[in-house]
Amino acid sequence: MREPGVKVKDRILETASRLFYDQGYNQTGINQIIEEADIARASLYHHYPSKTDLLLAYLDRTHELWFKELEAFMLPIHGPKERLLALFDFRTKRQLRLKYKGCHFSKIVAEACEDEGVFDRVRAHKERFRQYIYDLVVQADHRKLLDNEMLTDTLFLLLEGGIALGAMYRGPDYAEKAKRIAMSFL
Amino acid sequence: MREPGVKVKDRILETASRLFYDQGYNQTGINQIIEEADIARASLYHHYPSKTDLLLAYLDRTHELWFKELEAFMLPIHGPKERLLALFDFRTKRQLRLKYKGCHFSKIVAEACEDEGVFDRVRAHKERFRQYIYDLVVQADHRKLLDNEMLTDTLFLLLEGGIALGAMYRGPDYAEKAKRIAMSFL
DNA sequence: AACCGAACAGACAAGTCTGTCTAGTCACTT
DNA sequence: AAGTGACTAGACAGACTTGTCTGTTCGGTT
Repeated sequence: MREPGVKVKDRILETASRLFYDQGYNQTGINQIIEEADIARASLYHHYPSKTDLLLAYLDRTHELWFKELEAFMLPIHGPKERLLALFDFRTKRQLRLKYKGCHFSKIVAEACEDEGVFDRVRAHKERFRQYIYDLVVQADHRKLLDNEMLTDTLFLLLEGGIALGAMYRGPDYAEKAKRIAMSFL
Repeated sequence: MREPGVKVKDRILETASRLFYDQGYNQTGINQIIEEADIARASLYHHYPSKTDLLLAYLDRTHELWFKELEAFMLPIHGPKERLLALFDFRTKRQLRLKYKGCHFSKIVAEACEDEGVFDRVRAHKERFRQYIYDLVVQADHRKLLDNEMLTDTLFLLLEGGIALGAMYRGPDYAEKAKRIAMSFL
């Protein structure tokens, strides 16, 4: 194998990811993935035995890319307080690029997929994000209006609320408001 | 007409509403609605010319019931501050009953329905809820850590974030945390 | 030279989807 | 008595769904 099976398998996952997010998982058919990825039907089922497997791979890939993007975004920003505020910018910027369709993970949960593997991945993603916030909070010498745990949850809730409302209003307004609110007790 | 066409039409909408929320709009077929509502196919299309019409009726009905329920919940609670905190209890209690499947409106938006009528209704619902919060905030003599607009947005964001996270974790934890956080600057 | 994994094209199964249409029943109104 | 609106049952169209299966090609390894 010249390139070890990478190209086709990746093209499948990239195409599926784009369609799952833009159109929704249930509204995306195998046929459309095959056509847009320009691969053969059997190739898809060779790499991903079922549509559910493809969904789980989508969640894993999104999780990885998400944190990779976050790390890259955080690189030039120094200081825990600055970084906490940058979290809002990160998500706002990302949502602008994604046309305010909301969080990948909450979207999948909202589609009423009862697969336990899906929930596990969604929870793992959010839990890791909360931990990321917490680690910054303990480093920051904030105003101590709230203890570390509570400040973490406040920021977490503001971030998630801002994205959720952004998806409904199709705009950055509430994510930006959330940031201004966060600034006032950091 | 003995009962003016009410029974069948309502049974359709009730059944559709339950299924749309529990299973998702796209995963609910006309056939299932017909079967579970125990009505004839032509009756459904007589009252709702298309599935989209049924969806819009579902959103309207949910909006109405939502605020009716809220009013009933608020009836025994006096004082604006108490009522602001009761908003958290209202949504937590409701989500418990709904098995933490999240906000009806954000769920529909997450299913990638591009109909403008859907967005209009979602925004109208959320806007009215924010206004409801605002009206209580101006009455409350809060600690003025934040001005009225900002306090409104904070509570709004905490509420929406709590429900969104509740749907992903399938539990009341973050909605309850959101309430405790709200108490600290009311 | 034989084999194998990865890719291709495309037919096929068995079921689902929304929406239309026919045909007929019943209760109420004019 | 004729007509109307709400309802029933169920056939039908045409498209789409996921997944299987056959058969072929090609590059690389043993």
